[in-house]
Amino acid sequence: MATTIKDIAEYCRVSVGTVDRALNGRTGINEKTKQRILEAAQLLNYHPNYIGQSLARGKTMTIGVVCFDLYNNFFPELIDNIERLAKERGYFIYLILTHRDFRLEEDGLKYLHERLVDGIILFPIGFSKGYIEFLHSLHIPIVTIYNKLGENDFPFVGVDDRQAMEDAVKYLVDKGYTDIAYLTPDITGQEKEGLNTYTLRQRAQGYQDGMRRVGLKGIQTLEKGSMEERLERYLKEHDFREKSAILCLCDSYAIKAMKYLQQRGIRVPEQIGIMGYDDIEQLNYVVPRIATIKYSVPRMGKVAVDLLFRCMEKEECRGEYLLDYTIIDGGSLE
Amino acid sequence: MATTIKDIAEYCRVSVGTVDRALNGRTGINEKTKQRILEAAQLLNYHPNYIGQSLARGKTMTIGVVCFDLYNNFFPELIDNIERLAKERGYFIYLILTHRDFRLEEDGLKYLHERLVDGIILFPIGFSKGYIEFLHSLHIPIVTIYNKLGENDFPFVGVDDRQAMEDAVKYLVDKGYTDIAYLTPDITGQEKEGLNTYTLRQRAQGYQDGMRRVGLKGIQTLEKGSMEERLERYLKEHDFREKSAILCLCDSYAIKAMKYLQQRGIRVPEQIGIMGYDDIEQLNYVVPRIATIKYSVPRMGKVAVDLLFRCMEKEECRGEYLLDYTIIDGGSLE
DNA sequence: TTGAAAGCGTTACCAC
DNA sequence: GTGGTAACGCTTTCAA
Repeated sequence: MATTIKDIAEYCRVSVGTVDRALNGRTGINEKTKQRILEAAQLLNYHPNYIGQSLARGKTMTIGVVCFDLYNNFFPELIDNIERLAKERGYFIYLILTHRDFRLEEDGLKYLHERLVDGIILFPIGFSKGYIEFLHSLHIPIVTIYNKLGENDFPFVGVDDRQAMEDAVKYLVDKGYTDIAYLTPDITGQEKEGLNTYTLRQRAQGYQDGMRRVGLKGIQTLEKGSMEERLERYLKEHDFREKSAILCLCDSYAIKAMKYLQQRGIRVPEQIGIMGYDDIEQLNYVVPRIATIKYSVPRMGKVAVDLLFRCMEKEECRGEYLLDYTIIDGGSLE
Repeated sequence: MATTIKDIAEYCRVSVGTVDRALNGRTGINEKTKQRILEAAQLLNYHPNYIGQSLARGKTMTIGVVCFDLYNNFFPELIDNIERLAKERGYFIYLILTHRDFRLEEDGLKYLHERLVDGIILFPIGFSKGYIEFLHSLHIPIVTIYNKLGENDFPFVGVDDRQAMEDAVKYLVDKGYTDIAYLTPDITGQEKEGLNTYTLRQRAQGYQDGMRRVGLKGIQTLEKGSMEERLERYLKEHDFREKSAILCLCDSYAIKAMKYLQQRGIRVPEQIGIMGYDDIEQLNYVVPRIATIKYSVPRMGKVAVDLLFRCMEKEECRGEYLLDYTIIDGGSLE
């Protein structure tokens, strides 16, 4: 159906090798025959067949992106950037969503392997020893993002979440808060399910370190039960004599928590302060604006893509690449 | 490096044809040799090479998704569904974002063609005759979504936006609104830039049809200038003696408009009603909740994918597939 | 400067 | 049931 180099070769009465030389700007070809071939290609509406090329060259010019989902809009923004940067280098993106299902993640990675992608950007949900071995066994350059895997087994791009949360605690203390609780998903529960909780742990650790550093004793980690139960328990134990705040794992948690508190008639920030993490777009629609920690998602995409391409060129490639962050104040604190 | 069927053939002292029969469950093979081969495959850690398969079979088991961007979170949700459904059928997704740049769209489609994708789901931004011809020339099954292209040139999945907006006007009138304006991007301006404005036009048409149908004369289409200028002009011309509402092209417009009006000290819904379209998630974070028109995005994804696969099986495939919608009330109307 | 042929990994057809 | 081989479209190497 479609025109091939063989068609061009016959049309021009040359060999396919010569056609290849013309088409790919290789040396060792007469300028006139080259022009003749290029014109014929145009005339016959030739388009290279990437499958053939891939097979012959052993490169697919494709990278796989394996991600939880697209609902937290941190991911779409990141993928948007990754796609753009990869395209600039002539690479295509296979998008695989795992929905935090370990089976889907492993299957997806196997398929990427079979399809011979040249590299993978992975938001890992697995974390076991066996899983890491499996990843190594693929022999494909992998850059991890968001969650870390093992001990520098794969290059990692992220934020120093521990330090950021520690800074957040200090920030709250500077504002006069002396009673600071931390709202997080059930970390140990998720680990029992075999999920990677690297980021979750880092952030929780940062909270605890921060509390210790500033000399506050009342570490309160709201971790078990539904969001409502956790906040209910919190409210029961509080008379708000001290200046109180809830530091949240991420903005979407912060938004939900604030909504719930407001419905219960608690005023933010007058009775309680709220602080999130990530600076997601939804914050713009919430009143009061929630204080948060911001980092550059486009920059994260760029670092990840640059890193992956470096890995694809050289053999060896490791290390942690941590981005800057800044604290953003908001009406949710006073 | 990796094990091939040839390796297995040598290991088992059979031909590659036999290995192929075993691996792909084809008939005409002795059960015992089959088992022997399967075990060897396992032992040698064989994984099929999709590039080789694609070349031989003439199918890549890949579909391309060409979309504006991922910022309006209608798209991520849709793509999430498309990815899941395609995966269930063993297909992979090439994701291409065009950022509403016509060049990027055309390039992306060319590349998908060279990579021999089996089908394309396209959110088109082009609309010219030449563009449609170009799409036909690719000889790839294409399903359009969001924007329509030509006159039934390609199957289309969407919502009957015209009817929905007409219904929205009726809905407002039933609520007692007699002064209804319509807020939209600059349609003719976008067309001059060569952009596809099918959906924009349908919705604006629905507004006008609705106004006529209910016998309201005051058609006010707020279309030119920045959002602020448009609303400023609107406010200048209004004394709010009549019960007034602004119907908006989409929710993100509605949110922005409401924010601006609120900042200007106008009360929603007391002084003016607001209504949007799409039921995006951000509506949950806005006070008051904005009335809107809702349709099922997962269903849209399913219809599109099913349709594409039908197109990929048969030769011929056209038609319009319109989804149901419902009007959702909200505190932005009284 | 050009041609011929092997090779990439798989499928499919035709003999045996 | 099985083996051999051409074919898919392209790249690359070796000879001429």
